[in-house]
Amino acid sequence: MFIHGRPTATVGLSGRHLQMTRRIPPAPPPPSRPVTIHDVARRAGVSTATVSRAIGNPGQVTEETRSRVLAAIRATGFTPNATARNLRARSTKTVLVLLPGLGNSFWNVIINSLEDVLSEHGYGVIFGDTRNDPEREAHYERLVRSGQVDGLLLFTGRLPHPDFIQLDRTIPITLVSNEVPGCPDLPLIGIDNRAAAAEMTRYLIGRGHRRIAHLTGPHGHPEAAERIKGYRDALAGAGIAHDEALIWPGGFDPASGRRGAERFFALADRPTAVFAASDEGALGLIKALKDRGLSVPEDVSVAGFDGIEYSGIYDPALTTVLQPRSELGRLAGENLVKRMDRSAPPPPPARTHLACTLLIRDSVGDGPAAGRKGALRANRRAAT
Amino acid sequence: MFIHGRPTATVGLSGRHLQMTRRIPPAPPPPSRPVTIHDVARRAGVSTATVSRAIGNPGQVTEETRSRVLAAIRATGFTPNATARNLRARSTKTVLVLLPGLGNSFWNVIINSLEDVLSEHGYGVIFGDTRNDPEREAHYERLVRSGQVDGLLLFTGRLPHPDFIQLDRTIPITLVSNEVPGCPDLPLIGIDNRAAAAEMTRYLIGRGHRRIAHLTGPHGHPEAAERIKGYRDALAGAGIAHDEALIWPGGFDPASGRRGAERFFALADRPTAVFAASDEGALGLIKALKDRGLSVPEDVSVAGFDGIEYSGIYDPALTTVLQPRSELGRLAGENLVKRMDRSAPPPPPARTHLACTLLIRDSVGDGPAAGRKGALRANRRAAT
DNA sequence: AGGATCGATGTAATCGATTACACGCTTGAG
DNA sequence: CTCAAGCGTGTAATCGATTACATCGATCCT
Repeated sequence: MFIHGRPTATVGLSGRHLQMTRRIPPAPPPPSRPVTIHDVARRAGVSTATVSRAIGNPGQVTEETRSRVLAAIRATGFTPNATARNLRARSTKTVLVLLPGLGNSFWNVIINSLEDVLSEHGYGVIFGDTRNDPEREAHYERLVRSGQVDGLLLFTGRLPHPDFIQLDRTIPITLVSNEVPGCPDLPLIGIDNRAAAAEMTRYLIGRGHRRIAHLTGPHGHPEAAERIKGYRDALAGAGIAHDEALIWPGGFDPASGRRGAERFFALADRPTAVFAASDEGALGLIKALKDRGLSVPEDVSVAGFDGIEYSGIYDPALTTVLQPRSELGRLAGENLVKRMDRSAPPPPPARTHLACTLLIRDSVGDGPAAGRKGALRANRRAAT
Repeated sequence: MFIHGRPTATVGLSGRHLQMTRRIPPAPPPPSRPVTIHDVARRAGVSTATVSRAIGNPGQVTEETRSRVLAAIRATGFTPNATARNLRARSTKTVLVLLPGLGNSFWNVIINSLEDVLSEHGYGVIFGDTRNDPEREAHYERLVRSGQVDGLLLFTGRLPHPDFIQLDRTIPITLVSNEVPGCPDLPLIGIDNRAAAAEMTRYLIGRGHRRIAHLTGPHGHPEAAERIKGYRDALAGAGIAHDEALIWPGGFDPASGRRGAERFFALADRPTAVFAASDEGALGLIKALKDRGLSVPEDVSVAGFDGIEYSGIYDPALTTVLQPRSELGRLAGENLVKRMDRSAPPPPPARTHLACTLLIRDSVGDGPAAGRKGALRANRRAAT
């Protein structure tokens, strides 16, 4: 791969011309002070209280004054200042969603269903990208502590600060996907990583694989740790000896898949299948294997985890664990909404673990033990 | 592909137990009213004004009172209420970034560099996902009109409302990537789509292709339209007759690539190369071609546009147009920061068009005219 | 008819911070 | 010794909306 670069064009200039033509009319209305409720009140010949009521409590004002106020609002182009309103209401009707990285397509569906639920209940949503960077986390902590949001959805699996948890007394926090160490009494909506990983591993065993490697997620990541456990559960359940050399430290990115491939080629006794803890890792791994002349699934089988969109258009289409992302988002949103409702008593902080489904596609083939009695038995067990 | 589903587990119950143990201590401090500047003032034995000054204008208070105030702040755990502060300051030091869809990995790099620049200048960033849905757009319009943000970065190429532009007199707006129809005097940071598309098309011609199809972006999308123009420019420049049957309506998603493949197979006189207006479309197209038994680039060449991460780990690695995403984000951020600075005169609303680079990888092979004199000439021209 | 009631509206307090202005004390110059 | 300047601090206005309470008529009941 090389970069074939040629500057096609650089900076346009048309703006300068436009700017000059725009300066000629001597500033129609000057940087006009934004229109407030007082302007509307004056114009409609009522008090500000009446204007406020006409907007928020129709029924408390005559139909006649109301229409007069609405006309004044339309004429002036008034929009209530949300900051003032929030100050008075001590609430912003806004939820902050903290993610470890916004650009990842894994969030796509979750974000959408999340937003649907929250906006249905009248909440706005803003997203924050922490990149697991303490400075960034501190920035968002300030956003929360300073009362800018009414609730917090935490996807990151980490808190900016050990004391952050005390916020739970200020605003509700709901964890999504990731446990946060040391916070057992925050509600969590996640998946059953261990069971899902075990199921995929059993599927691989059922296809006749006996030497199965696991490309893990990031070190210290709670979900990744659960997936490792599930992988081990399944191996142990099938009576397959554990081989530490088949556990490859990875991450949730394609580069970690490439590193996994290096491990693969370095082994004398290579695995016949690799179960990756993320689709991104799996795809990076497949690419690296193919680059070295192997084919998937003929030479090696590879399975992933997550079910991102790209895994379906890869060649081969990736066999993977499909996370119920839409439901995850919906439940997380509903949970938070309930806890933000100050009128009702808060529901108990339950931990919800959703089931995943296997998405069998084309990246896993039969292993050396396929067709044997043991394989069939394992297969049947996996499909129960 | 079929779904091999088995409910591994459903809902955990540990929460109920936790809840019960948690209820026993009789609510240590009741839902304590958040601590305000008055609490700090009282504790430090000074006025609220002094507290405020101790925080914001050190130097205006004695070192001794200052430390006393800081001690009181630490003791009470005080964090200034940002809503009140914003109300008074008539500014929130926050920027809203509106995207047509957050989950797309194309935004990854842009978002990061954007955030870096803005936070360097003391601005927070919040993201909004419009999905090109008028209702959602209206929601964010309210956010802007109600003074919740100081500036707006618009990636969506559309305005919620024709009058939205008047906001330009309220808060600065900077367009990124996409022109908005009818808004010639908003500054824009984008790329030179036409030149880049022409360059890629010339590269295909240079590799000996003569029948080149173009899988377009979404109908009506300004950048996609420019890319079509560039494609046509290059064909015309090489004296290749235009064939309307080779322009396939697409989108920025893999599904549109599949539809493109259907067009491909429906043609009697098939193209030898396809230039897609997006990587996502290109990948979807390749997958569909391979599913029908063709190989890329041996049977057909495919080129993309954007340079998303996945294009590099695909098999074959995609030859594509690399957008300078990091620079795009940085310039957009800097432009907006300058315009939000009320002390300096606003810079003229220029339109900046950055150059892209070709990323030559493995998805384009030689066409039937390769090696011929004309091909060489075209090739040389493309590489100038 | 007189007083209670109710409905529509205005007045003013309030949310929590910032900041213009006033005040009092210290200090230095004349 | 007096007055101005300067510094540190407090008082109160302010940002823009919401809302408790007061007010004023009109209506209704006995």
